[in-house]
This record gives sequence, structure tokens and C-alpha cells, in this order.
Amino acid sequence: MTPVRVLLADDEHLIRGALAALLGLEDDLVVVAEAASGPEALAMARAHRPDVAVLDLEMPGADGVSVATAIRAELPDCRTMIVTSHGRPGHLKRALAAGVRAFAPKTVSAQRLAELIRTVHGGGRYVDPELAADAISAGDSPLTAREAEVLELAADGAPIAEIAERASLSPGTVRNYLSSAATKLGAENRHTAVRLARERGWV
Amino acid sequence: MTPVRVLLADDEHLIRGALAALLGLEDDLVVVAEAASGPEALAMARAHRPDVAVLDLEMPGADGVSVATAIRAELPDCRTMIVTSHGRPGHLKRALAAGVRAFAPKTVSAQRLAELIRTVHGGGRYVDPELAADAISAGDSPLTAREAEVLELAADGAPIAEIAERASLSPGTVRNYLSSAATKLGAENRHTAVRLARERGWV
DNA sequence: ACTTTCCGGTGACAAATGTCATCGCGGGCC
DNA sequence: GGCCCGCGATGACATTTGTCACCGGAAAGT
Repeated sequence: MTPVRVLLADDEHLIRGALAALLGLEDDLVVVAEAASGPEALAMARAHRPDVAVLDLEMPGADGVSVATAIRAELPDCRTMIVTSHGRPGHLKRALAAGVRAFAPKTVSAQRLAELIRTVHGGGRYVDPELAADAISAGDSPLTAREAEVLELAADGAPIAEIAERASLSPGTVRNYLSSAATKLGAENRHTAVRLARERGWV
Repeated sequence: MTPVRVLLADDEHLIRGALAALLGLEDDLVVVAEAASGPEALAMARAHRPDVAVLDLEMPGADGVSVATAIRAELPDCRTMIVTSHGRPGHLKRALAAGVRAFAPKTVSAQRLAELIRTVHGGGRYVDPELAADAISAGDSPLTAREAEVLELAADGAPIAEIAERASLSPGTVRNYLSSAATKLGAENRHTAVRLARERGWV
């Protein structure tokens, strides 16, 4: 039986190296490539055509979900899974929409991760129960596209004038969108609105 | 020669387990205890009296620096070192002030980490050059104690009235502190001030 | 055809915020 | 003693912001 060929992408050497060593001990798994950034992960996937790509969610260049989307488009036979330290409900939703087969926090053991890789390779799916519960209770984003966009531009605390300029909108319009977004999120001002939207993964 | 006894504290199983396995391969190192939270790390340190404690910076319960401080107070012979994913200048400074012997990002390899543990055990010190450069260029915090305190309470975007209540201060005083803090940081409002202070690790 | 929803905008008004001057108090420092 | 600085507060003022009402157009569903 040929072993499962795995691509490992994580910007933290410590984790990636350690993980590669541990997974290498499993005799039905073989790590064929490693990457430390989003673009690099994609390039490695193209070059090595792994069976399963294990992607960190937060990576420089491009996040795990974008990489997963790109991989699915180019290599339909390659299953993708996401591993992350701080999983937020919206991320899980986006990941599943992108065709990711598994979504797990980094609090799982290497043993468990190896099992997940086998599950995913066999066509199965998996999402961390706790994250799933959060995602369900958080529900869908009530924000319209523009509301989310403006909220994102407001994320660094910029004044409305600057947001309006960057969004090519009237300052009044920006205020209206921010106001309605804050109302929908139950926040008393746009800054807490940004924080709430971030927590739910809606931005 | 007796091996170096190591305590490993990190809330991410994946990393901790993998790391424990890798460090275990080095025949002059032995992982005598593992912990997944700040308090647990302290308890483990008390129980097993390791030579070196490798602490993650961000852990539930208590962060790495607090744990390091507590360990130094109770077990003066135990050297401490911090490993972190996102190192900010101020954290490094706080860590060194707490008597931490080494400060490294998680982008180092396990091999390198093993070397660092040996270095630290031998009485040496180490800080990541890049983080050190950031810390030096960031300089010292220009904020007074109250300014920092009020800024921290403003972190979640709460209105001034709420901050004043939580700080047991007059709303006017809070505004004055926030204003002076924002001026010192070169921010145009308290929210960007909070962000800047966070980036520099001053809150 | 009618209704609903989102986009983009304007105007007006109240509330929150930023900024400045000023005060008294107390602790260091020269 | 005199000086500087931080703390805590007050008042005044301009600006920013949140909130609401309302408008017109475009797209989509009934």
C-alpha cells in the first residue's frame, strides 16, 4: 500500500519541523513537501502534487483558505485541511465553503492529526466540535457587502474622513453604513463593532 | 553527565507534543513535565523542579512572563526562556526584566531550540536579533502608569463613561489621559493609540 | 406592476470625543 | 525653599461621531 503523501504548510519552523518528524514516524504517511508561506505552499503543491495538504490558517502572503481554494482549482485530487491556533466561527464557514475537508485547532495531538489526515485522505470530513458549535451559534453574518467592507477599513481606528477616502464614498454614507453595522452587531460604536465582527470572523 | 531537565509549557498540544518528542531525541535533554496553561506550568515547575522552563508567551490563565516571574521567585535555580509566535518589542522588554534568559520566535528550528536550551542551562542568554532590533528602535514607553492603565481599559472600544467607571476616575480625567496618550503616540484618536501601543507592546 | 432590498447620498440634530487652559495636591530633586 | 512632574479634576470649546429621516436609482423577487 502506498503511503499518503502530505504537504505541510506553517510559518512556524518549530511546529512544521516537529510535525514533519512526528508524522514521518507513521509508516503510512510521508511528508513530501513543506512551506512557510501561502504562495510557497501553492508552489509546493504544484510541484509535488500531494494527496493531502495540511495548511495553517494564518500565514504570511496568503491565508490557508485562499491557498485551499487555489489548490482545489488546480489539483482537484488533492484534499485540503486547515489547522489553526485561534479558530473563529467565520473562518470555519469560509473554509468549508472553499472545499476544505477538515478544520482542527492546534490543541489536538499529533496522534489525532495523523488520524485526521487518514480520514481526509479516505474521503471523510472533520470539524472540531467546539468550533462547529460556535459557528452554528454565531450564525450567518447579518452584514451586507458594503457594511463589511467599510467595517474592515475602520479596523485600524481611522477617522471617518479617511475611511471615506479609501472607500471612495461620501463621509455621510460611510457613517450610515457604520451605524447600521454597529446596530446589527449590537455595538455602541464602530470600534466595538469591528471587534465583535472580528471575533465572529465576519470581516 | 546528567541530562538537562526541561519543562515544556504551551497550550497547543500539537506543538507541545511534537516538541517533546523532538527534544527527547537529544540525549542530553529530557522533558520531565508538560503544561497547557499558565497555572499548570507553575504547578509542574513546583512538582518537578526542572533545570530549564520553556514557556509559550500566550497561554490561558497566565502568560509566559508572569509564570517566569513566579518561577524565579520560588525556584531560583530554574532558568526560564520564552518562545512565542508573535513577538512584540514590549514583551521582550518585560520578559528580560522578569529575568527570562532567552526569547525566541517560533520560527526557529527545533535543532536551534535545543541549542538554546543548552545555552540557557549553561548560564548564557539569547534574544532573537530581529526582535532585539525592534525593541531598541521602539524605545521605552513614553506613557505614564495611569495613561497606560486607561489605555488598556479603552482597548475594547468602550465609551469614556464606562472606562471612567471601571477606573474609578472622573470622565474628564479619563479624556485628558487618553488625549495625552494619543498625542505621545502620534495617534489621532484613542483607538489608533490603543493599536499602536499594542504593536509596541506597551500595554 | 408592485414590493422589497441594497447602494449611495444629503441634511439635521444630539451625543461623544478631542483639545486646551487651569486648579490643587503631593513627591522628588537641586 | 523652589522647581518639575504626575495625579485628579473641572470647565469651555470645536470637532467628530452616531442616529434618524428621507431621497433616487438599480436589481431582484412576488
